[in-house]
Parts: sequence; structure tokens; C-alpha cells
Amino acid sequence: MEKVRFKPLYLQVKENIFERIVAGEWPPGTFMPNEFALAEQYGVSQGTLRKALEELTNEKHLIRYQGKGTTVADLNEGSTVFPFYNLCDKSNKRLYPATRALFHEIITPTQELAEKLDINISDKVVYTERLRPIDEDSSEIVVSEVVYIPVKHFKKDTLENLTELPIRLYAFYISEFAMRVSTASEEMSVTLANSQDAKCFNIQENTPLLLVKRTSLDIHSRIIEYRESKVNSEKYTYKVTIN
Amino acid sequence: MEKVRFKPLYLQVKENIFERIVAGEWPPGTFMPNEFALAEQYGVSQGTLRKALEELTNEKHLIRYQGKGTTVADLNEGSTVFPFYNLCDKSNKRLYPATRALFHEIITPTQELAEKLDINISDKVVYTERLRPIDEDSSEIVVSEVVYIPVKHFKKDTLENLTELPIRLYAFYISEFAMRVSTASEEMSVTLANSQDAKCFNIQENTPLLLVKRTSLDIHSRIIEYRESKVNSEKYTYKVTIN
DNA sequence: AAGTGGTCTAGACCACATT
DNA sequence: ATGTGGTCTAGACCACTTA
Repeated sequence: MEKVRFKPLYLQVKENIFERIVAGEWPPGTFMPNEFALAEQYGVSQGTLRKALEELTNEKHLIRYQGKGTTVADLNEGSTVFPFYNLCDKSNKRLYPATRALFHEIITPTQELAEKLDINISDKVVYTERLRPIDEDSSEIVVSEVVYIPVKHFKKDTLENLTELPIRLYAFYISEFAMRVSTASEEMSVTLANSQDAKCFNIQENTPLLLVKRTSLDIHSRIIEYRESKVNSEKYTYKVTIN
Repeated sequence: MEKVRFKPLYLQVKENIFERIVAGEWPPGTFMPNEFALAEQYGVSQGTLRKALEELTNEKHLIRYQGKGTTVADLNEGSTVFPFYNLCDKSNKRLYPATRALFHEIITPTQELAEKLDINISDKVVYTERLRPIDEDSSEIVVSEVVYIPVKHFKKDTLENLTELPIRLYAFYISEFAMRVSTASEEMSVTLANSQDAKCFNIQENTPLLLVKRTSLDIHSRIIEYRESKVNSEKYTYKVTIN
């Protein structure tokens, strides 16, 4: 009679643990209960619980230390596990640029944008522009990016009092939307610097730039945001590892 | 006394199974022995053997079908599992371009190339140029690429009689080098079309192109080849999914 | 020494595909 | 009905970290 498909125990456990992570029950840096304690909470064997933690570890949500315990991974960009910006300089050294928010506003999406965000054309979108200097207080810009976030993700209160968007958007999404970035799909192409780009990167107009279009999804494949980043590819490259 | 580090049973089993895969014991499309049979061969429990197969599956070397069996993944580009070329057209439809080999020769590497291939500056390198038309017999070129392969990987006989390199290099590497591409590291940047590029892509000179520099590694992180691909990014984009 | 995650086993049962 | 991979259990022991 049931139309619902068979769902293994360990997946149910995994999803519940993930919800508790997103809810902030174990803030990054603190340790979760050990395997046996969690297994008892759920009334499953250690092996089943371990399989849930294993998958969350593979998906970069947890970090496990043998002999110590299990912690929630931090989504700050400076952390070594942050997988969503892989910029290198010409000597192949990885960069962790800072963030400078320019402004934000609420816009009506084009047809194309609505499709990219998988929302209705009548839904509003928060639009923001940000610069990524190589370092705090540096004038050397590595990336210039625009971000689109569906308004419907926001709590009503937040939106009414929205004077500034936080610098760390991915951490903000967890507390505000209860959505944690799980995977991202990126399309690489090329664009030419317009006059604004030329000024901000301090390069000639029409210099080619690397254009990265990124859609970020949560663990249920719901779209969290869409982002377009222009990379000053004269000095920096964008690195990807495929498994 | 032993200086060798502790190596779990399932990893030893995994590595041996991988060697048998590379040796061609189970050609793609055929089924391997089932879990119990393999477990008995190695004298380990089903659970341990399963963990070995699980990792090989995660790494895209095996494909498992519930109720049917386990097969070796094909490295042909047309196959849905081929993970090393993710080209899309503007409507986001994935492309599987054909390959047209232009020529090859044996060269002496520059210092920079020797470093990229992790070889000695005195080691020789096979250099080849290839075009990727959108389709067999099409004049529409999607990608133009150059590939560098260390000569030391080749069998002596092969090299002496080398008139043509095969179209499917990754499959060739398995039979010739006993090396199977396991991961790849890609650097994205931008370049301008030179006169040769302009002719082959049928575009204006100095049009910006997407430049992908890829290093391919086997399961032991040994470098198999280094490749630079120029993508006609006016019409096509390069897509990457991050987990 | 005690506590944590990591490995390994042996056995039971379930879901899926084929015969 | 049979054979395959997938899930689940309970328990033992190993390796690493901290006290």
C-alpha cells in the first residue's frame, strides 16, 4: 500500500543527524557524542551509526579524529576544508581572499535567473555585489562577484531589518535558512572586462577574465544561491580536483 | 623493527584487486566474481572485501548493480561514467566530442614541463596535438589540446614502432602503462586565440579562450600525463561539480 | 589507563534482477 | 527459486590521543 520507497536505517539516521548539525546542536569546533552514545540515542547498532557518520564525513560536513572524536566542519573560507573557492597564484599557492561587500538590493528576477534559482518568476531575489581583495585592506582584487539569493529563503523579520548582509554567507545560510551547502555545480567560461571591471582589477578594458557561474545546493539538492564570479586570470588561476 | 606503517587488510585487498583490474582480468562489461567468491580468494570476510569494492566504486573504477553483479567501469568518453571531460553547450546539454589526432613527436622537456610531469630534465617526453570536433567528420571544433606523456612510461617495443598514438589515450594507458587514471587536477585560466587557434576554431584572432591545464594521476598519485586544452568558450562551457 | 575512532568478523535478513 | 549486492547486528580487537 505504501508508496514511499524503502529507505535504509542509516540514511534516516544520517538525515536526522544532519538536521541537528544545521540546527547548531554541535557548533564547529566542539565534539559530538561518541559512536556508542549516538547509536544508543537512535536505538541502532554502532555499525549503522558509523555508516551515517561516514557519509557525512565524505560529504565534508563532519571531521573525525581517531582517538579524539568527531566535530562539525567549519564553513569559513580560511579553514582548510572549505571546498568552494580554489584560487591559486601563478606559483600554485592557494589563496584565501578576504571579502568586501559593496551593496545589496531586492530585485525581480529575469526569466533566465528564475530558472537558474528554480523559483517562480514572481518571486523576489536578494542581489548583492562583493569584491574579494587578496587580503584585508588590500587594493589588489582577485575576484569580483555577484550573488543571487531567493527572498523566500529568508525569515520575514530578517528581511524587514536587512541593512547589511553578513560577510560569511555560507555560515549565514545555516543559521538563517537552515540550509548548508553540500554540493556546488560550476560552469567555466570567459568574459571581457567592462569599464567597471577594469577599474576594480586595475587592468585594461577588454582584458579577458575567467567567469565562474556557480549554483550551490543543500543536501536535498535544493538551490540555495546562484553566483557569478569574475576572476582576474592574468595573475590567478582557478583549480579543481576531480575524483 | 618494521618501518612500514600499518596498512589495513581492506586496503591491501583493494590494491590487489585494482592491479587485477588494470591487468585486464575483468574487461569492462564483464562481471567479476561475487563478494563471497572474492572474499574466499583473499581469505577475508565478506565485510572486509565489500569495503575494498566500495572504495573502488566511489573512485569510479567499478560499477555495482544490485541483484546482478559488479563490473569494471569503462574509460571511454562516451560512457556516462567518464568523469574527465565535462563540456556543455549554451543550453547546458553535455557534449561528448570526437577526437582527431594531428601528429606526435618525441621532445626534450623544458624545466617547467619536467616539473609538471615530475620527471628528470633529461627524460624525454611524447608530445601530441589533437582536435576535438563536436562530432565525427564535423568541422566544428570544440577543444584543441596538447598532451605530454613521459617516454619512460612506454614499453621499449611500443616506442620503437610508434607510428600513431591511439585515439583513446586513457584506455591505452591501462594496457600499455598499467596505469589507470584515478584523479585529475585542473587549473582554469584564460588565453587569447593565436593565428592557428583562429583558423581551427574559425574565430577571430585574439578571441579569449578557456584554457584548462590538467594533470592526471593514477591511484598511487603517480603522474600519467599533462594536458592543456583550449576550449572555444564562445559556444561551449566547461562544467565541474564539487562535493 | 581510559576513551575515541578504525578495522575485522560471522551471520542474518532485505531488495532487486534473472531464470 | 536462485543468486546478486545492500543493510544491519553484536562483539572483538587495534591504533591513536590525552591525561
